[in-house]
Amino acid sequence: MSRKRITSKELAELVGVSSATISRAFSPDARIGEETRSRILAAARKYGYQPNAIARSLNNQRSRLVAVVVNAIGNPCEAEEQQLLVHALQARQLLPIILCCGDHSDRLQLMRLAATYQVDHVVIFSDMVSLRDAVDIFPTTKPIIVSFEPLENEDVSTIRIDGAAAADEIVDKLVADGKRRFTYLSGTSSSWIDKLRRTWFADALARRGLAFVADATGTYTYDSGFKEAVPLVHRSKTDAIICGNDVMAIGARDAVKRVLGKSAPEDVAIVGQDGIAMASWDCNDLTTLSLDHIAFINAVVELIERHEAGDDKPDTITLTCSTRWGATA
Amino acid sequence: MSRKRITSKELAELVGVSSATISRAFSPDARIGEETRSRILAAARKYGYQPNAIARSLNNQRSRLVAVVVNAIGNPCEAEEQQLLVHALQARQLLPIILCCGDHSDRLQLMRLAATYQVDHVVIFSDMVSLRDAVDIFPTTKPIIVSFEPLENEDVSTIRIDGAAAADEIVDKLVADGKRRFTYLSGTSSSWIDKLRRTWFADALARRGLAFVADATGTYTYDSGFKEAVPLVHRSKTDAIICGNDVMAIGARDAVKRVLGKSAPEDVAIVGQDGIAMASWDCNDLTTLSLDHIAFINAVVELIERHEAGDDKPDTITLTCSTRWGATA
DNA sequence: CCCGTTTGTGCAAACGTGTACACGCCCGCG
DNA sequence: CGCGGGCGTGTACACGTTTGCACAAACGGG
Repeated sequence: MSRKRITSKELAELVGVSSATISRAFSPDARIGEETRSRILAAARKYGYQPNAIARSLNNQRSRLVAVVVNAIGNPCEAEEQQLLVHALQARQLLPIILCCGDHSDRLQLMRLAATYQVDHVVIFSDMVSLRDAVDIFPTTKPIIVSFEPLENEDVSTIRIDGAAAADEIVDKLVADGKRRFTYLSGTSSSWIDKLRRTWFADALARRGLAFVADATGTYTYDSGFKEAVPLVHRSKTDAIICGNDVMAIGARDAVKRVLGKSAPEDVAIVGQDGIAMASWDCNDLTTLSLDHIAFINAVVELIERHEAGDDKPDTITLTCSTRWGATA
Repeated sequence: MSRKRITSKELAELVGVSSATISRAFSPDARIGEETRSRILAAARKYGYQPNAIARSLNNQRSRLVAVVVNAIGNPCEAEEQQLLVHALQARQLLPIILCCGDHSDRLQLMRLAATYQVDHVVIFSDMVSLRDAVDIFPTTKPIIVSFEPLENEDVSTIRIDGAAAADEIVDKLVADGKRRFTYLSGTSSSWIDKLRRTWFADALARRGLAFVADATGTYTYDSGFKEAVPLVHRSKTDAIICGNDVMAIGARDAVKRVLGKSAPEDVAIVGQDGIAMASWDCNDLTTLSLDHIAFINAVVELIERHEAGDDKPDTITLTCSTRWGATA
């Protein structure tokens, strides 16, 4: 029922020690008498004292805050990863500050705001922010860039995703099934990752003397997948749509079935990317170029731990994608 | 390229003023010469100075951090709301700290950790934490409880959800369609919200002289919806399953169709709750008791703004649910 | 010309910790 | 008995801001 939070000096008064001793009682490896410590901890519990993390951060120069830059929270693929990351951070007593760099918000200003909070680590999932901006907004904490445009000369840690082999497998199967008129439904025009993903498939096609016969651009959402698929099938007579993510693939499949009255994969094969849980639901059963989200976040966490231990040497971890076969291709 | 962040005293040295003047240059309504301010801002840009928010928070007693307690990030319903809330907070220069109170993490300890950061506001979406715990972990910042068990004597702001009327509409239609053997598939046994939702439908049934013929409990996930639906249909011969959320409803529908070889809604009607975007996808087209997520978050934001303005008077906002009709009922 | 008011700036004290340093004490060894 | 050393604790400063107070200069009206 106490309105005001009690401070270490006040607790010291109550226990009859100095505030320094209070502090020592809360750091596990400090020189302090065992009896004193337990007396302090008991009093702390009684009066509801907890050390002020803001003050500690100011003193320590370590905030134990982590800025996590994402495009959106609703997007299922990102959501799965965010969930895993947040749990991993919490288990290490780190608190995540989510920066949602949607279209509406000013990305740079948002990151600058977070930077003033002296975050210990920065994890950038969004590739809407440029590497240059990231490093000069967070000059002191080297950001961890997640599958970003490779700029060799900048010394930041990155995680690369390699889907070339999986894309090759998928194209192999589709070609064997007689597909020839491939199209690519991208999720955004401005993202480097999106271009990279397309490249995996484009290369696989090129190896067989094929190329995309048409392209379309959506917004990584179900609705955009649905809408963009229609002209692709109509105009370019595509018989295989490679989608930038799973959600768009589901939208595209629905459009193919309901609006166009065709079947998948017989008339038009649909391929997704990400390997989100929803893709394997019975009603979707998507063929998708999938990423091991656990391994992915484990990699991020490993970089954070290394960083936490004071190792500033940047590193790059590469993960390869696998294929999940479903009913749509 | 500067490794260390520059401090206000150092910048003061460079400009030839005192550190107090630096501070004033950054607060819009402070007494400071216009020429001095612009000189300081120019230097700040040049040397990359930004006021340290941690130090400011310590001085101000206001951190501009908001603890957001959620059950999970992956869950689509929560994700949509989180997305809206995070955007609203960011627009007000508030930073969200997400506390993910999944099954694995120690909820209380996590909340205590966040409390040490002196968060300005607390928004509790999860009903896995008790009101008592919430108020004594955050004694100084009154939490905003989102649709929580109504404890009249505690003075916290809450947002109530009322779905009685919508449930009545839905039951009305189902009974008219000849359904009699209703079952309820809940998402968890321990949540008060879950019980409340069931009550809406139970009351509507009672008004027509009916009652649930069986109950099952899942985990708010697709898989659990899928798994739990099977015995419900088999053993209790249900012809209408009311599900605790939309994701479970989709799982239940898939089970009814694929595993049991029945059709929805002809053999078994399926009803969801939440009204997530996915529910209206063409492949789902769920009938669901839906909540206006925009209005919901607007209510939360209004409470936060009132709180931010120093108004500590607790308030309760009630929102009523509507019905979204789909192909499953 | 004088005095009251405004304007711009510096000084110093908070805010609540962590921790280096110093100091007193007790123990044990020579 | 003297002395070195470990142990437990207090004192004081630093962390980087904000802000009340003081003060000098400029200014304007009588």
